[in-house]
Amino acid sequence: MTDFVEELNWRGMLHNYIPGTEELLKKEMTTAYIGFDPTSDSLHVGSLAQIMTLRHFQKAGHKPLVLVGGATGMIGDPSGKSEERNLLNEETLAFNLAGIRKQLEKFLDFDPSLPNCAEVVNNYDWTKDYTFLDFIRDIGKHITVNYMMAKDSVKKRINAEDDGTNATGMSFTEFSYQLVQGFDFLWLYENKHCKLQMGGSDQWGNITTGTELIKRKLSGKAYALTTQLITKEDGGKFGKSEKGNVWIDASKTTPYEFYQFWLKVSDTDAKKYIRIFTELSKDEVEKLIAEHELAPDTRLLQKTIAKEVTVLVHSLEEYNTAIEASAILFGKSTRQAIENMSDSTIESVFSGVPVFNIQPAAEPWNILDLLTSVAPVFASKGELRRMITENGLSINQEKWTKADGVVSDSDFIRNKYLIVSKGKKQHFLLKISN
RNA sequence: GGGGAGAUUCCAGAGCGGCCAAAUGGGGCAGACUGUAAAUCUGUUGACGUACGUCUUCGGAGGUUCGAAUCCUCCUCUCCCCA
Repeated sequence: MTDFVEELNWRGMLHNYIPGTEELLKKEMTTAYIGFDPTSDSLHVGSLAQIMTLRHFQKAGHKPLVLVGGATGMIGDPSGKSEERNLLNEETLAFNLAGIRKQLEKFLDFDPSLPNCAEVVNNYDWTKDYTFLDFIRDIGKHITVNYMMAKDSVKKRINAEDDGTNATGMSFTEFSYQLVQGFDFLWLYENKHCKLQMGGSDQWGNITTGTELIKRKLSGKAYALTTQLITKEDGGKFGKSEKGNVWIDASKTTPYEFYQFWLKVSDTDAKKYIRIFTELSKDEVEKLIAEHELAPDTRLLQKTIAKEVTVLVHSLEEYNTAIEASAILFGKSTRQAIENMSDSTIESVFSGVPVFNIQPAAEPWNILDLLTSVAPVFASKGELRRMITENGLSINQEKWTKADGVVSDSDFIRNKYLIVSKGKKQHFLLKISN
């Protein structure tokens, strides 16, 4: 059985915790929860760090609760936001919750025969019938506005002018958020014996409102533990690719794209991510880093992370296909190599890249029409021309330089497939369907 | 309820009657160098046409003018301050 706090610590995931948390975890099997934001019907790689936290927690012999925020999702957490959030409607939320719940089941052990089996809870269940009056009398009474205003997430929005940020104001709704989240903790404390809430470091303020509430209302002792927010070397937001968020759901982000996302991570980030997103032991990690540094160009770390995470989130088969596709698209393979592949191999290898099905045509296509209207790889002809001028367009792995050229059936591999590349990293497949 | 500030192209933010498809910065995309890394440099970033050019854009609707993102009127929304 591993020591949870120590485990997070060496992995560089630990941010802060209330004194006594470590002792509590050593003393008894503890129940803890992490809340997930239901703003989409799928989790994305940003949530993956929290999932890993829960996995470590369960491995350490404790009981993880996953809270899907049906209620809090309706309000919107102001932490880290400089603007008021859009509210989701009930239907969307219900749909999103179902999607997320399903995904989580893959990462934790929900077997009810285990004493520390994971459970999913939805705060909508215990808030939906709670009246406003009850809430402000029984919950709001215990927390002062002064206390709530002192939270960074609130201060930041209220003192926007003083510190020169452009944050906009904050509605009462968002202001109440911490109290609603605190109420969740209170409820779980009373009903599920849950003594600990975890979350990203941006959740510290919200979590401690919960522990405070438990202390004042029940004279109980609850704990908090936060993890480091995942950062990127360049300061950008972690978890985005050219196409936006990187999702766990294969229909939103294909396993190939998912694999590529991890493979493209920078060296500096890779050293952090290998500890956060894989479950390799400390020795293995240190060995890999040392090995990577001897020959950084082999990108051993990126490959290891990509493998571990893709296999965990998708499967070994998907991972193998992703490697195969990567080898073709980024390797030196020529048109000839692809000519020799079977249709089904091509289809599976390219299953990760965007595919455009097009109709056969009597006349050859003008390249401009083909790639903007027949198969809209590019948003406009201007953009495509620019790309060609900049030497960024490749067809079937060969540079395309003629702005006004035509493409005919015979340019398609076996009269059927055409690989279009935008620069070096973005690939598309055009397929003539009969 | 009163007073003030503001709404500009992905974002921030200039422009304040013609020289504005709109400065500058950020971001994005591409190229060079590399290792599908980092850093750096270069180009590019409304649409259509190879191009001189044409068209649609500066919260919305009208108006003034040869001509408006820029002036006027009304409307909508946002923020701040005072009650």
